[in-house]
Amino acid sequence: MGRGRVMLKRIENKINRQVTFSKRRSGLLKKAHEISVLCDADVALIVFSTKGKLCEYATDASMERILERYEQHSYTDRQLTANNQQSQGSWTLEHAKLKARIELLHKTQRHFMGEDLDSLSLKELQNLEQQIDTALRRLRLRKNQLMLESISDLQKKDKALQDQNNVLSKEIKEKEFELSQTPSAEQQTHENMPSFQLGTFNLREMYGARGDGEIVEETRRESQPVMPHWMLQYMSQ
Amino acid sequence: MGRGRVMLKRIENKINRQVTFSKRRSGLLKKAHEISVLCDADVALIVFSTKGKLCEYATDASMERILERYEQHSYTDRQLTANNQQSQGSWTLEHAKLKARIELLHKTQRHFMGEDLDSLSLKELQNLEQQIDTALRRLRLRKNQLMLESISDLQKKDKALQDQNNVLSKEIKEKEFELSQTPSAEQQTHENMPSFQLGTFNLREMYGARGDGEIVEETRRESQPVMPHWMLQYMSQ
DNA sequence: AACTATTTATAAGA
DNA sequence: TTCTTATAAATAGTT
Repeated sequence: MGRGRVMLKRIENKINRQVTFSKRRSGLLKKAHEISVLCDADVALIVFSTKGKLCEYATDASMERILERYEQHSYTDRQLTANNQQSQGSWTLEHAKLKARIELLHKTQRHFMGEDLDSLSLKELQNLEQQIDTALRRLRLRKNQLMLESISDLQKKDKALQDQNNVLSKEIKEKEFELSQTPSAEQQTHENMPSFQLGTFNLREMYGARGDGEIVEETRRESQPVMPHWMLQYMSQ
Repeated sequence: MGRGRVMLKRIENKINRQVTFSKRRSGLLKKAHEISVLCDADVALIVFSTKGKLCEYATDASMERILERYEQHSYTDRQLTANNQQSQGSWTLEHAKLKARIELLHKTQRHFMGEDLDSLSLKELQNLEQQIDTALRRLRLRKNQLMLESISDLQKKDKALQDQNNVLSKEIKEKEFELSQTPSAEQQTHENMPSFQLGTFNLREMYGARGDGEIVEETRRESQPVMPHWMLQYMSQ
């Protein structure tokens, strides 16, 4: 619905994607609300944009209640195992402990996300920095590994397709030859045969890179060559 | 969209409502999937029909992960409302939830520390990388701020000490002069008076830098000049 | 489930 | 972001 038909495929242009997101988000919310009212259904809808911005809708029963209801449908196992443990125990204490632990974890997590840093001393910051730095290095190592695997797979696939292509081409030539020996038939062309794009592939799409060209910070300034020479950076890490 | 305009109001005819629900539900799911693919968004959709039948959609990151992510956004609210509910009981459920949350936080934390990365997809790694990168930038900003404050304080202190030093020196000179007018007394020296090292201070010690000389990565290769000109880098951040 | 006449949603352009 | 408009899609009512 719109001036052009649209393929169900990630929109590569960043601006376009953002605009479409905005429009469709409101459309989706509207529809969610409509089915909720018209059909008396409980609906919960959570949408995170690429940038991580949250947008939610929930029937008046409230998100909280719907998610609880949902969890009751799917997390029955957890409840059962927990039920067995409850027989003994000073519940209140246990409960308080768990909560304290959660709070602590949550605080640490905020620190790891670069939030709430005012409560840290210089030395603590220094330690945290080193930790995060290490994490980033490990993460990039792993990412590199995954990417290389992907590339390897794709290259195999590429090879297979090329082979197949060759076989097909040969077959066609033979057919053409046979036809040329039979003057009554018209010369056939094969314009409608799909052509394979071999030897190149779209890395951005493969890896879900964002449209602004950022894959890793270090490459942001340069334009991307067709072959991923920037991966060399990762190989040495 | 249909043969007649429709009022946004519960459909009273039961059959009609059921049919419309079925149609619109598939429409809604389709739209949710479309925005997810087209705009690279994470979507979670939960629908309960009037009869309580559950129907769900979630972007490939899986429902569980999206809900986790959602809960992290609205964590504080949830905890408060949860506190209010606990009086009525369902302790077991509450307890199980707390445990699940702790587990989740642990897992996330490991990810932030660059551990247990094998369970993440390339896209998730990409997101995490960006998050960590942002965190690191924020952290360094804060660290820089603290350092600059420290420097400012120390410079003030330095100034004060210098002034005091001058005053003391002057006093001593006066005393010496007086003594020189009184030949009976011996000439006094003040070898044991502590001397102030002014105009220079040890930054490494002040800031708890590690022994390997790393304060920030960028300065690792250069030897440190006495005055911290490298801080100019931070000032422009 | 299908079929359409209509209403809606929305892609593209400004 | 918001508006406009041509067009694609969704769907209400019907078979």
